[in-house]
Amino acid sequence: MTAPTTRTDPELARLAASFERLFELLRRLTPEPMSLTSASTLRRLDRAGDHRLSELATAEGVTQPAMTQLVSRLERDGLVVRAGHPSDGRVVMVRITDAGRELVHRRREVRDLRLAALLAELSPADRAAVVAVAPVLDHLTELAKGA
Amino acid sequence: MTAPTTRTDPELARLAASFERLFELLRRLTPEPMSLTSASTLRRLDRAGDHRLSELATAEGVTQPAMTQLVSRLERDGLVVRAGHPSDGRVVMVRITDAGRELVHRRREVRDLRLAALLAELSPADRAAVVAVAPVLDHLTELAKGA
DNA sequence: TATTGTTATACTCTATAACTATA
DNA sequence: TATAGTTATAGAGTATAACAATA
Repeated sequence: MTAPTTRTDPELARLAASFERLFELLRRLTPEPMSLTSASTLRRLDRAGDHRLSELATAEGVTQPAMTQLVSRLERDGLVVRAGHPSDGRVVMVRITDAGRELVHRRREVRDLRLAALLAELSPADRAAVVAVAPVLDHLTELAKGA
Repeated sequence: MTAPTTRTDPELARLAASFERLFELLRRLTPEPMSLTSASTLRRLDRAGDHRLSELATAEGVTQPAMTQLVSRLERDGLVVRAGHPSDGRVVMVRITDAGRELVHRRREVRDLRLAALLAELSPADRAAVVAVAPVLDHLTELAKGA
């Protein structure tokens, strides 16, 4: 018998466990049940403008048929519209509507307010530490994209 | 026209956006696609032992029928077993199997290794800042439970 | 009668395979 | 022939309503 395969650094395991709990917290912090992909797609359209349907599928990591259905549901709910492409008849351009934008902004606002309420209960020093670590977390997520 | 309703502190919005991206990162960091509820349920059974089916439903925030089905799928896949209750014939106790435990541990190990690889690319100061913030994040998630 | 769990039904969300329309 | 998108089909995962078994 050999030692257990990979023994990860306990400091790392501690951080990973903290992240795991934070993950659960964030999962419950945003209101109005909506799939992660739906919410992410709407945010993308709000942030970066119109996209081809196939671009959305690739960006969100789902198949083209899955995105076809997602866009159909969003369109049925009045959150996006399908528009043709001027020079290529095969292409479907997806555009967010005013209602879609409002939904994105409202969800973000509620989430921010809830997070603010939690942060308000931390000590000033702890709050400062969390706020200060934001750029580092961004760096971490940027690194992950490259990997 | 009045000003936009609630204007949240930009520092807070920044942190919330960082958390949002971290959420996406963590979601993609763990291997073998498995629903958040399935993974969370298995982790709970691994960590805190046997549970009644109804306890699991409440703890995971899903309905009893949804948990009935989830447990059935986990049982079919050999990750949990249903056991009777010694003194109350209505109760179904759910127990994780060795295979279920192995799955939980393997997923955690892979996630830790991937996280370690990312952290290794940070500067020592940034890495220290992230590690140092772990207890504060735990405090934050504890506060959320009370709310 | 109340509690615990399951079954019935319906909808979202995802995948793979087959198809249509345009280039 | 290749590309963009849809339709067909199947399964996971969720809900509410109705039911069965036990307390």
